[in-house]
Amino acid sequence: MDTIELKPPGLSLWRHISEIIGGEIRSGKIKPGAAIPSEYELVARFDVSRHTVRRAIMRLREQGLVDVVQGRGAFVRMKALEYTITERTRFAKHLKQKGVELRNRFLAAKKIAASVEIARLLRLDRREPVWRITVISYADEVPVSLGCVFHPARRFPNIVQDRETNPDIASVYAHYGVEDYTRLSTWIATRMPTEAEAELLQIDVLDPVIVSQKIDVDPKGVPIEYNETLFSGRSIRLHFPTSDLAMKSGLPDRPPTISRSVLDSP
Amino acid sequence: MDTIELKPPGLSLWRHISEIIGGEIRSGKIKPGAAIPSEYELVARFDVSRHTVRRAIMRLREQGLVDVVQGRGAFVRMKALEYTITERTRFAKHLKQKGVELRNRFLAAKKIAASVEIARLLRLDRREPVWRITVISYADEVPVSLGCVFHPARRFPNIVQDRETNPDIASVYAHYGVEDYTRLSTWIATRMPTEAEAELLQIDVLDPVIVSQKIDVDPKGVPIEYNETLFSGRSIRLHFPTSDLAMKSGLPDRPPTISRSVLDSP
DNA sequence: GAGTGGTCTAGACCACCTC
DNA sequence: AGGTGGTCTAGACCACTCA
Repeated sequence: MDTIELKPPGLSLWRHISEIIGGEIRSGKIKPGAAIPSEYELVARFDVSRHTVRRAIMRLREQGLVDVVQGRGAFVRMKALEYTITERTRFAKHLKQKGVELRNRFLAAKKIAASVEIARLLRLDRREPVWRITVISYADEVPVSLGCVFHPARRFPNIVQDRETNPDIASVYAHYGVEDYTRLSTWIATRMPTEAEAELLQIDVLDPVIVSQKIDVDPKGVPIEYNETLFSGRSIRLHFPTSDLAMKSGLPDRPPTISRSVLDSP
Repeated sequence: MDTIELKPPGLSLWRHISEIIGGEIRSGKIKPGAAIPSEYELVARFDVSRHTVRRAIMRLREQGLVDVVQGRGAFVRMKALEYTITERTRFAKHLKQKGVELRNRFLAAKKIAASVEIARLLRLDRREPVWRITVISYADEVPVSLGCVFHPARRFPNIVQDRETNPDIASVYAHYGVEDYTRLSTWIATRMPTEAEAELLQIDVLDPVIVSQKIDVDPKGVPIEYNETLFSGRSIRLHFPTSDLAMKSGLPDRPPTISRSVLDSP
């Protein structure tokens, strides 16, 4: 009712409203966890139709500023507890120190015939058997990743049970005579989750996820695992230290904060 | 008018419509680059209001299936030419072989006083001068990254002009007596772009971007550069090879394709 | 039951692109 | 000029949450 007259020309109403509320969130006028005004209140305040208000709120969702819950309201998103993921074992140890428990759950495990793609990555023949395990992992009951692991099934016939009972992968491999293993390569991309993925990760379909694809090989360079994992983008950071140097020189105590825009002034 | 009766109960109309059109896109019935039916045609076909059709199209946008252009229509997104980025120099060389030209453009360069954050990362004192350069880079006129680079200004007084005239960073550093430099650490995250960023990268505001933050150090471990770069998420893949091993063992000829969902059956 | 967001309609006018 | 998407209104009913 008040601010609307100051609307810059050329800016649509819903954008303007979204920027006003967004501003109130960023300035801390509406605090994390608190509800923004209800749709009807905003209709009254700005004297616009409900559709316009809803469009504005949709933008706030797109920007990751609010979470909307039917029947309750729209709430300012809590600052994500940000997990920085380095190497698996180190990650678990690091979290344990902070009192965070990491837990894996196998959603599915199936022996399938290698597709052209999987055969190429694991250097198998087409249609050779591979284990396909779908895993979701939680840190303190919060889902952090959802992935899918492939192992050559002839070489690792019981790896599903082995991994399920023994979280230490190195020792599982040792049991098969693989004394050591290393990362051959990692690819990182990003995309939007499907609705099923978003539900499992307990995120909004409008939240981006990180896709990590990696291949581990034995000391002879033979692939033993291909892994495609999704990380909840807003709460996870992947970290690639250049190890020996990081030891010598010392990493920053905390990872850099992510700026809201790389174009911002300071 | 036809398919609507088969709508699964509990699924909203717009979701249903979006899935039908999405299916036609994925099945190839509507080809990349082609327009989907206009809003009015869809209104007639499904016998719903235009608002409902628009909501369905919005979802297709969110999923990255279509690009919408005012006054023209909604078009099935072309398969993104995917760039895999490894190391800068290697990246440029690799692209050049493929006949792709990589070009950098400086959007801004300014000497500023280090913020607490930048001082921490570059191990400077607060308010020491640093150069802040905003860079956009193009591969064949297509924007691929947008970033912001910080250098200690006392140590590298003319680095802006140096870098602008000489694309080979190693030789620029050599000019300042830095014979070699290495990556101390890299952090990877993802978020949604701001509208300004989306415009510069020529992407939709609904397309996620990869945020890469890295610190380079000289042989003594002293930071010489902090870099925060955004990559257009849908067309860029970052690659972290475990170098020596990759040489010995041989990487796959192509990076793994990214599955549409990690939950998909095969 | 009161209050919240989710879906859907029917219509209007505007901005932009193409011919 | 005619077709496309973009914005906005005024209303209706439904689904969910919480006291």
